[in-house]
Amino acid sequence: MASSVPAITILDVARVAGVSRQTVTRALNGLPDVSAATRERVVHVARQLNYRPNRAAQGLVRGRDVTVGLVMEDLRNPYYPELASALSRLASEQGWSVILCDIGDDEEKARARLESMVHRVDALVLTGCRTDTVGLLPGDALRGKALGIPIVMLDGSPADQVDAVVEIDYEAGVRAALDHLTGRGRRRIAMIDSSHIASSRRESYRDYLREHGLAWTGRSEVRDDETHEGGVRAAHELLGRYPDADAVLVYNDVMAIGALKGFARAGRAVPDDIAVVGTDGLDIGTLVTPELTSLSIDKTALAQHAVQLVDNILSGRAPAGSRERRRIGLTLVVRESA
Amino acid sequence: MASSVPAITILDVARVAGVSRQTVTRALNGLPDVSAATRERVVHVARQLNYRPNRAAQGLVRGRDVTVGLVMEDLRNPYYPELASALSRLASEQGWSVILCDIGDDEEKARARLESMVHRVDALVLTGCRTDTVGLLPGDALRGKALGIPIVMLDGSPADQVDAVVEIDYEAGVRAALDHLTGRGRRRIAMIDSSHIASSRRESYRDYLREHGLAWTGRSEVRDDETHEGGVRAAHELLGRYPDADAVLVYNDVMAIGALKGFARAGRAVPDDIAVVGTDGLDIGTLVTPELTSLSIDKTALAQHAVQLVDNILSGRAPAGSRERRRIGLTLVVRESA
DNA sequence: ATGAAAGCGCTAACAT
DNA sequence: ATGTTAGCGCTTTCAT
Repeated sequence: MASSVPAITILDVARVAGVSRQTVTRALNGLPDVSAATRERVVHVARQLNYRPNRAAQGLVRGRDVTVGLVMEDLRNPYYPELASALSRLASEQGWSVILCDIGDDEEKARARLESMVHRVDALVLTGCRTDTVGLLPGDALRGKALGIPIVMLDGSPADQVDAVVEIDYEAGVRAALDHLTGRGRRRIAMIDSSHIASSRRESYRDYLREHGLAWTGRSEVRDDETHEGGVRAAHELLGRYPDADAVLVYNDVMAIGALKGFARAGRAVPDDIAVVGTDGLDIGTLVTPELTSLSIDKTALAQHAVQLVDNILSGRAPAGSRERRRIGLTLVVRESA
Repeated sequence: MASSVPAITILDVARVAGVSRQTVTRALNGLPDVSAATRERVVHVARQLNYRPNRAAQGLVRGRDVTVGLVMEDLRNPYYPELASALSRLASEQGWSVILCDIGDDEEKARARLESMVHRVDALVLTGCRTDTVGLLPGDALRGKALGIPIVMLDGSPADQVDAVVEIDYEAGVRAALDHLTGRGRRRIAMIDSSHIASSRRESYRDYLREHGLAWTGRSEVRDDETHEGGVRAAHELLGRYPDADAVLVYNDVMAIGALKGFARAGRAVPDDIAVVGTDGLDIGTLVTPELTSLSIDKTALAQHAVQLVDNILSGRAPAGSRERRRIGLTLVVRESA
């Protein structure tokens, strides 16, 4: 934040200490060629004045550094920490740093947060954008206006107005999950989906059932919020609508864990009565009982793509307007719930 | 990261576009007083050259902004995202931004990450430092050397060599938890503790039992890693050592959820056979069945203190060397497990 | 051991 | 509508 009162600068310290500013630099940075006495006096004055070196000025001299902003809806949703952790680690290996932007669900606050973050970063990584996050960005951040900063979207679609996307290939993953279920004798497979997002997973699910001659009715699918509570509700609704379902594929792990709870409360045993497969492969899937079988997204791979895409754009390796796309697949992690 | 090849600057764009650098600024920043034709040409050249404005230079002109670094051991441990989310939101309200530093368990990497982060931030917030994180910081970051940057430690002790700490008052919390358990008729109360950290919680637990004439033996206490697996193991060990325990107070929620799993596997019903109280009050406590009763830390309050402490130091409001201390208490959140 | 001068890349103020 | 001059706060030569 720009401060109102002019801050103490190195010149103030120099003046008060009665030395030149280079001497202050030397004293404060532990460089040679300062007498012990002078150094001590300078340090004392600097502390006295509460001097704080201006990072921007230091950075200007030192040379460029890269900072990327990670934008997500709510870090408390357990998907994001896993991604943020991976991104933070990979970024640090490039010498980059990552600024967090937890936009939350209040649109005005989200706009304000994005606005203030945009001019502190060299690129943006967007993830989990159910609301139109791109639309919340200040106008001048977008490529359209003039320059804008590079924006990479994870789990995005090529249609998104950003500079690069990583798409997640649910199709093959859904098939693997359903193969697994049918391989274990499940035939009446339901799906719990998000009520907010038009997921391609549903299409893949329907296609698979049709191709394999498995039962599908409108009552095979239940939709609710992509939250734990949504999952609990969906499980109950499913039990009412499709009582003899013997398996269910769930939109994400958070909902799936909710479903686990819903089934437990209804006295249904998982996986004996009904098998549950989540999506995302979150660590928390191992905390619950039974442990959650899940279609796992490799967050490190996702973060790796994000870093590479940003790097390609910043370095100019990606031709301007190339809108590079990457795809990553899912891996079925079989634990206990299916 | 300092780049090796000199980057494109505004002067390069100006030269190629055949205008002054001021015109480039105007064209690129959407300022008035540029002809449409010139603007278009400048934007074109800038894109062609892959020009990226230098943030440090922009920041130098604009004035000071505050960035704090949040240092933690592993963002995938569910305690940290809750704190990081709160800190990120509160910081943004001050116009500050937060850089993540997920140090991990490799000491060398941790040092490198901290080293590269330190000169990008105005202050450090340390949390959950089981290893001596302060010791991993580059020498010149510490107050001792010369200036150093302000360091605030959360859940720290006044003995830590940092500029300010927020202490967590477990004493009263532990008593509240034990009051709750005894109020529900529990008499044989065990404790699952961390094997790595000397926690004051254990003392409070022992004191309470003694004061209330409740049974305590060496076998009432089990220690293990502060992880989910540690909790699972601890539960089993406890069952062997103290088979008729009817309640257990656990070091943190991650372990407590592990204990829930351990008890479930051993066929013990929670809370009927044994009540479980965790510590931290994490959101994930609501995901498991039964939902976890827990001594909750108010992460927003914690983050609020962090912001205030940093602010006090940066603004000079806190006298130099004042080593300000804050304390926050715990609240028992009663859910299903006890 | 210390100081003076130059310059990092940008924007704001003042010309023209 | 465009260019010129200054200056943000710091570090890095280069003097002395």
